[in-house]
Amino acid sequence: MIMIIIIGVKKELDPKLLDKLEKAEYRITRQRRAVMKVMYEQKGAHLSAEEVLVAAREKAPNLGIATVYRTLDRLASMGILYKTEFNEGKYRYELADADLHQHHHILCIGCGKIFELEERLLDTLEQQLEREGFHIINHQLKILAYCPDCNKSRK
Amino acid sequence: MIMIIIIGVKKELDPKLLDKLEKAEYRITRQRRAVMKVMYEQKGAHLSAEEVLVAAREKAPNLGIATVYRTLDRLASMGILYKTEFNEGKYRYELADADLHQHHHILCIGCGKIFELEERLLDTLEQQLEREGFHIINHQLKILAYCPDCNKSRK
DNA sequence: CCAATAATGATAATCATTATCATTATGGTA
DNA sequence: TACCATAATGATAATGATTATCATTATTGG
Ligand SMILES: [Mn+2]
Ligand SMILES: [Mn+2]
Ligand SMILES: [Zn+2]
Ligand SMILES: [Zn+2]
Repeated sequence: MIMIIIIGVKKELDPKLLDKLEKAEYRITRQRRAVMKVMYEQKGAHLSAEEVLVAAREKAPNLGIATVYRTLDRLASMGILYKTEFNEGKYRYELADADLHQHHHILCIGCGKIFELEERLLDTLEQQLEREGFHIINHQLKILAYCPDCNKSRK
Repeated sequence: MIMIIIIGVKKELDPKLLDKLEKAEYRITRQRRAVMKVMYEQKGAHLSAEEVLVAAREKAPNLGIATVYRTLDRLASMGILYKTEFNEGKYRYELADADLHQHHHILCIGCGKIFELEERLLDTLEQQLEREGFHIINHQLKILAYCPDCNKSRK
């Protein structure tokens, strides 16, 4: 079996994470806590900023969209969230996996459904997927890295 | 050697392509020809719609941005162009490789430079890249496919 | 409590993309 | 060739996502 469909599993805010954030000169405000809580509660979901806003307002009623953007982007740049673009002209955010790299996605050209995909695999992968009934049109891999120049010149 | 940096190589519009387009109930208008010409001339470049507009207006002076978008998107959906998002909130277009799948990109987190990457590789790849001086932070793979349901239900 | 600073939220501004729609170009046909 | 149906175009308005501003509020350390 290849596919991993993760459905929303409730999960409390990880105290370790909160510590980590506090150490990173990052105040745990009511608003930020609300945003993080939403991302935890909807682990596995790919949420737009607007969707996060709606959900988080239940915990922090007059939360503003600007704060949502600020919080999501900051968490993403700390590696706590993934920020991904599913060919719809906006970004979606998702709680990151515990380990380093991001898992992958299969985006159905027909219905737009998104299938979660474990990483590692890939070589024999497409054949396997075809055997399971998918019809693969294309794939895109994006590697985020520091190039040799930039890598050298950072402290 | 892994990297492939393609620099702009002049190339005429492929007559085979024009045939293909004509067969696809697609008129070869002055405007569309201008857009395609730009993409051919700048083979290897990742152009935004706006950039295509500016370049193509040299050939079709009062070309409008709407036509550029229409043309680019149509060519992309025919597989003649790639449409990719480099984490900057807009799409870029590039002449597709002759063979099926899209090549990949390494996006430097430091300077924003984009490195072209041959496909196939990938498993031992990251290690190789690290050896060559890159520092890899993350990667994202997006597979575009028909899911089993959609695949079944299309003629 | 006070001053310095960080965070917030309302709102305006920006930017990319899409929708409208009147006008123009094209291809087939009588 | 003149005519009609239809495709294509381009100016412009509309939309939608994201970012910038900035006055107000919250927090922290003294
Ligand atoms: Mn996911
Ligand atoms: Mn490329
Ligand atoms: Zn589907
Ligand atoms: Zn760099």
